[in-house]
Amino acid sequence: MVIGVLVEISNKNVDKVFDYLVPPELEKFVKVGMRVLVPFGSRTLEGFVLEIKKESSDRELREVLEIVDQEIVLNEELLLLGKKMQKKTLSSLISCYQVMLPKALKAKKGGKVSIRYDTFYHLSPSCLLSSFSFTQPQEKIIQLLQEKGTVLKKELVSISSSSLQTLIKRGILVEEKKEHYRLSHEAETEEKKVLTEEQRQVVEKVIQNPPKPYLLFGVTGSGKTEVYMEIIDYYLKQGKSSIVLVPEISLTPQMIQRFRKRFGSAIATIHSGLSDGEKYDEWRKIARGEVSIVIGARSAIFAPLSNLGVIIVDEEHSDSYKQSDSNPRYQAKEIALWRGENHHASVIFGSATPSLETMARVPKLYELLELPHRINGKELPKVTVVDMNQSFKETRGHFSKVLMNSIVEKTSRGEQVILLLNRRGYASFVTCKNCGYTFKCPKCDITLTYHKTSSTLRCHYCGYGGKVYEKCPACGENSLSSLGVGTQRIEEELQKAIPSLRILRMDYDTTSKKGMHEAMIEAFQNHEYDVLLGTQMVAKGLDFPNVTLVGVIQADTTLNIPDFRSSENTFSLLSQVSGRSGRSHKEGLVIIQTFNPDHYAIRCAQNYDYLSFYQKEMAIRKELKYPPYFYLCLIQISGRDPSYLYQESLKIKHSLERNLVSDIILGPSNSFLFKVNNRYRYHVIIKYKKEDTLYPILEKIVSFYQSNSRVQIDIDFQPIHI
DNA sequence: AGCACGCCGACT
DNA sequence: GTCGGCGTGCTC
Repeated sequence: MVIGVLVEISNKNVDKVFDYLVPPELEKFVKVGMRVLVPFGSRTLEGFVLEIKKESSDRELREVLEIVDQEIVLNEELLLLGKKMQKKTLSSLISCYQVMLPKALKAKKGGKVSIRYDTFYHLSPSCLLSSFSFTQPQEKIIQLLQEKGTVLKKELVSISSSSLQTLIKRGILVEEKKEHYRLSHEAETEEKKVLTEEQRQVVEKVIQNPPKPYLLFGVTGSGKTEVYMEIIDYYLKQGKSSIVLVPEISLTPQMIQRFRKRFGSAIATIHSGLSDGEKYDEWRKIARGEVSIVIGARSAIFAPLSNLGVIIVDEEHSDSYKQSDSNPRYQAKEIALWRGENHHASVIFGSATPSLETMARVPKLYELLELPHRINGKELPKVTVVDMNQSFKETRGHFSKVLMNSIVEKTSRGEQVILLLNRRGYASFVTCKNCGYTFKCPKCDITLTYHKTSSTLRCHYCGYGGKVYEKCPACGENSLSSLGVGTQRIEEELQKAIPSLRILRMDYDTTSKKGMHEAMIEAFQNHEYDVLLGTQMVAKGLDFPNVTLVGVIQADTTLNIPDFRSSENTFSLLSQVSGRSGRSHKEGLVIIQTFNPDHYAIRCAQNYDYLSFYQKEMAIRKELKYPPYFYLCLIQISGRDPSYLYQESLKIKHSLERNLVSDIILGPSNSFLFKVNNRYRYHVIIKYKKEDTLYPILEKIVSFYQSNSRVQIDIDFQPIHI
């Protein structure tokens, strides 16, 4: 028997099927989609079996050394999905398969994650107890087993293992091992809320229509989750399974708990908070068909469920659905549509602020479902925009009078406050007031951020760190000062103004320890704090009924990021965070501080006017030839020699221009992160409408450079940031 | 990717 | 004379 194997190495040169001979004694175990251990050159590697052939080949084949799996890792659907991904992303096929799997199941020599077992004992049914005599401890064991039938090893702590062993040896006791999942949950009580008329109509539509993609456009607090659960429940009763994608950040215990209460043990979860072993166990539950609902972040779209009824992508505007840091740079929403077709399942994209790309596909490709009202019957909280140009003249700090007064007022009534401070591009940095010099990382060329606690400057990318200088290295003046505001500074300022205030700071620094995030959410929920101050992570998905004020310290920071989506992201963030206020019976208030009070992203967010924002932004996108009017393709050219890279980037640009006459080619430009880890990056950007002419030339470029070790080419279709 | 093979510079 | 630099090419 001959099999075709794709080995674990992610490199275009070896990203193809290699043939191996299967020794006769292994033939009956090997199946397509399993991992095998094979000799490869002078090394031994793992790989996936992609084909089984009767016999083949003129050449002499080497033999498979070992079959790694007992069960199939990549089922037929995933195998096909991987091939489609590789075509669409121009990544290596092996990387497409690896990204689908938990670490424990990736093809990788030595990456062992064990299965946990429970050991338990019962009496051998065929033995006559009366024909033996026993010691006292042995009697005790037998008595226990006669009462209980089977007993877990863990429960026998007080019993000596030697007497157990004797009984086993004599054939009186039988030891058995059973797999034990690291995460297991008792089925919880059914908790079902009565749907509003609006919600009910949405549910009806989805379950009565033939399967198709939808956009569920529902304001914050309109009860989208309840609608999801009702639809999932419907399919569950039909014997069909569901996938729910959520952004990593909103995969809070709060959210998972809600699903557990409704669906109990029918759920598996996949997110970064799990250990490798836990992920492995969750995956196995799914593959074995022991669960029907999978909730997870991006990669959960590959959950090997069969018979899908519905795929839900909650907060579809979130950029976390795009894998942008490494190959394959795939969009989980696109995969959701593919899988939806494979299974004849509906796909629901849900959001209060749909991405322009998604909205633009309504009604042609997606049917629109709407939830325009909050379930608590309340209006959305009133949003006040504070002009910080004015405020700054009155009070020099980062808090306007309006915001400060409201914090006092709300907290003195025993209500809680969420304060949002955008972090991106806004971390503290040290600058010279004389010459404008700022400290940058010598390896990454990005501004170093100032850490007050250790009095150091650090690079957020590579971790480079150094002491703060007294004098400016450029002009020698003693005029260095730290600018920009981090959450820590805001916390100090607020604490100083209101000493009695109990402030909980939640940002990257304070939540990096495992479990901290959850602990903080719980502490805030229990009203151990008055104010929750944090970065974007406080803006999404959290549900605190006692929060009646949301304050945005400086709404401009996201607005000023040099990215064509900055308005959209600002509008979306402001809308999301506003939705955190006034979620129960108490009236909510939102205060947005900004230096650009008349910007349409802020005005529209203030009025909860998605449609106006959409129209305004679409006009701009059309004018500037951005998505959704044009597709984008980002070619990143990276390596160690900047002048050589620039030269090659120009060549690429010219070759694209020659081949793609109707498309727009931009660049080459320095990447936003031009220098990272002593590697330089250039960008060439293609704005295109049709992909059929694009792929052949891109494939040509990729294969031309795969043998050139001085240049690395990475391609990102529909990039999130450019 | 990694490892072997291969052909030119400074060292016990 | 040899050790070792990393350029090129192959891996069923």
